[in-house]
This record gives sequence, structure tokens and C-alpha cells, in this order.
Amino acid sequence: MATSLAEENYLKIIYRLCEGTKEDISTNSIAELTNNKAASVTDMLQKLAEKGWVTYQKYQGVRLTNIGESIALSIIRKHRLWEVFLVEKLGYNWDEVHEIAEQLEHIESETLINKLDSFLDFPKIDPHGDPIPSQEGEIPELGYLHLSEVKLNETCTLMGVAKDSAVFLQLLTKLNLSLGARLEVLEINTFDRSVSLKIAEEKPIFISHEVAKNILVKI
Amino acid sequence: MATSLAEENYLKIIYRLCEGTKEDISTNSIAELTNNKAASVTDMLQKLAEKGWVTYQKYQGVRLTNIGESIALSIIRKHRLWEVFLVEKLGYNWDEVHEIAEQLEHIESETLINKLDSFLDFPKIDPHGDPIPSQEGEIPELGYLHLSEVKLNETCTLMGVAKDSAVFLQLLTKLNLSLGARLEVLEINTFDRSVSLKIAEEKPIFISHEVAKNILVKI
DNA sequence: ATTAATTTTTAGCCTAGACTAAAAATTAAT
DNA sequence: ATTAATTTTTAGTCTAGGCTAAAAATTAAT
Repeated sequence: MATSLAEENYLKIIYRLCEGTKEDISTNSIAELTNNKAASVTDMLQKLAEKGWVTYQKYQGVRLTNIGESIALSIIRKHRLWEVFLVEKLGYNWDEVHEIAEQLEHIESETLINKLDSFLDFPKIDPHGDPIPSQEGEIPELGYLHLSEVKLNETCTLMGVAKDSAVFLQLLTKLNLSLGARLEVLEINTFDRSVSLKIAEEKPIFISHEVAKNILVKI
Repeated sequence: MATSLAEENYLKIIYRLCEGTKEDISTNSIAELTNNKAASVTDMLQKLAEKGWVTYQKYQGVRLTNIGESIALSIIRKHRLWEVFLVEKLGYNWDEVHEIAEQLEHIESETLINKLDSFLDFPKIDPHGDPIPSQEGEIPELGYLHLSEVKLNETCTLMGVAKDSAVFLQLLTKLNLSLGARLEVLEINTFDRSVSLKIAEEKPIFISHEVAKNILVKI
């Protein structure tokens, strides 16, 4: 069944909200991320339920069905592959590609996305370290930790980010934190859980807990 | 001012219809190419006129203004650059790229299209030999003839096509007629104006006047 | 120069997807 | 266990961009 642009955006956002939790997703949380009003969301949830892409009970929240999830995954796959293209082939920075990929992810062509995948040499992660779902909807399990979970004096490698807003990515860039950086946790402030880090052989930097939470690393 | 997808498609089609003629364009001809009904076209023409992209007088047809033309040219530029990308980088055939480029041409990002242009090495023509407008809306003048205009016994080079429907392109491919082929006009049938051609050193082929009309060549 | 045929426009209707305001259900707080 | 606060849904409106049917203008044909 064909999906409209609006439907695809809802499914993608519901997927993101489902990821974190076992609970059903609230109308309001969807309204926030789609930048729509709750009433509009209710409307759309009823349509999506009709089409069999979500299970939805009045006042009780919403979940993706298997079909809904596979649609969401195919959009995420397209989004992330296009991001790789924009960074690797066209020379964009990692903080510049989100908006454009938001448009490109809706281009409809099965062959296109597979040819693109092959052209890019079948990347497993996008420029933010997020895994790229396979054509079958499988997500490579990367087993990353949040930097905020790493113990004192441990060393790890920066593998990705849990948030790809431009301001956050620009902050990391300014701090010289980029994919692949070797990080040593020098200090964890008990008061505010801010972290002191050594990047490779450079002099230490401080980051807030909020930043540490959104950095993904591998030990 | 922002352009919607529907508006962009109208402008593009009006541009194509204007190209051929000095006359104003009829509502019906637009309806045919957009696959809409005449009544819908009238509606849209009034909106486009409001926005200053066409000049339009009831019952008297329509023309693009300078602004309208520059919008149309930027869409055509995007369409043709994406076609080059699809063929050169992703390995599509020339008869497979139209539909996908119809979608990609609406992606909105000035930087994207210029980075793409540079990535493709600033091509002057698309995979069908059509000129690619510059960022400033200039169209490289190629001075091609229709094969149907070439005189008996003259030799020419196939530079492009005047029609890029998949069936036409597939026919050319089957006849071994591709961009750059050297063609010698062996015979022109006065009865139906069909043409006998020699391609390079191979044995002659016959094509109809209709086909010859849609092949662009350089002497 | 009328009449006939064709083209174009108007008028009114439809759907998708948004909105606001008000009603209903759920959750939290006394 | 009520009341209050919050969340969600319903009901009704709006706009973009289509549609059909009928009216008006233009063009063609006698």
C-alpha cells in the first residue's frame, strides 16, 4: 500500500519513540516531535490504524505493527544511506546533512536505494554512527555504551551520537570530538556528573553529563 | 517565495510548452501533460498568475514571466543533474532514470545541487543529450539538427534525443543507436520519409520519419 | 452571419492533513 | 473518593489541489 509523506513522517517518529520503551506511545509525545497539535495526531493515528500500520486504542496510546515497523525501517535506511552519500561523496559535514536527508528519505524507488547502497560500498553506519538497517529491516547490533556509563580511568572509542541536532554536532566538532576519537575518562564530578576527558594526547576537556549521555562509545 | 510540488510541476510543463512556440499556451495542452482536467489547470493558472510566475488572461492562454522561467530552469537543472548522477554513478540505463529524476528534482537545497554539479564534474548535457542549465539559468546552445533534416549521404554524430520516453529510448538501444554514434544517411524514402542509415561500419538499418525527427545530431 | 463545435471558466464538491475550541477520559492531588 | 489538572478525542473549520457539471467565450463551419 502506498504511503504519503505525512504518513511516513508519523511512522518514523513513532518508531523512534517506541525504540526507547516497552510502553505504548502517547499522542502528546508524537505531537511534539511532528510539530503538530494533539488533535491532528489523533486523526492520523486513526488512519494509520485503519491501514494496519499501528495498533491504537483510544486514550491508551499506540504501537507499530510489524508492517508499520518495516515501513519505518525502510525510511530510516534511506535516510541514513543518503546521509552517508552527502558526507562521503559530496563533502558535507555531519551537522549539515539532516534536513536534506529528511527530504531524500521519501524518494520512492527500491532499485535506487539498493544501487546507492552498493555505490557507497554497503556502509553499516551513517555519519553519526547510527546503524543502517538492511533491506530486510535488520539493524546491525553495535553494542555501544553511552559515554556517561563509562567508568573512571577507562579508555574508549567514540563510535556515534545519540542525538543528531546541528547544535550538538557543532559543539562536538568544536571540542574536537569526532568519530573514532580515543577518549580517556579522567574525572567524573559527583556534583553534576560532568566529565573530564583526555582526547588522544591532547590536553583534557570538560563536558556536561548531558553531552556525555549523547555520546556513544565502544570500550 | 516557496514553491509547492504541484506548482513546480506546472511551471516545468509550461516551460516545455513555451519552448516550441511564440504563442501563448493553451489550458488544454497543460491539462494533457499534467494529467489533470482543464478546470483544475485554470485554477492553478490563476494562482500562478497571483504569484507573478505567469502572465495569464482568461481564454487567452498563458506565458511564463522571467521569474517563472527561472524557477522552471532550476527544476530542469536539478532534473538533468540527477539523471547524470543516476546513469554515471549508479549505473542506470538512459531509459530508466526519468521517473526517479521526477522525484529528485523537487529536493530543495541550493548547496546540494551545486555540490552534486561539482561531484559530477560540471556536465553540460544529461544522458539524453539535453543541455543542463547553469545556476544562472543559462542553457548551453548546442546547435543540434534533427536527423530528419540531414541531407542524403551526409554523415553526422548522434548527440541527443528530442523525446525521452522509455519506449523510444529502448527502441534506440535495440537499434544500437547510442550517444556518440556516427551515422550516414544512405537513403531517404520519398513515400514515407523513412530513412536508411549506416551506423559506423555495421550493416544498414531502417528507421521511420517519426524516429528520425526525435534524434538530434551534429554534422 | 448564424449555428455548431470546441475550449475555457465558474460553481460547487471532495479528500488529505492541518487547525481551534469544547467535550470526554484519564491521572494526580488533596 | 472527590476534585483538579492533564491528556486525548470529537466536532467543526480551513487550505491546497484535485474533480464534475454547467455556463460562457472562442473558434470553426455552414
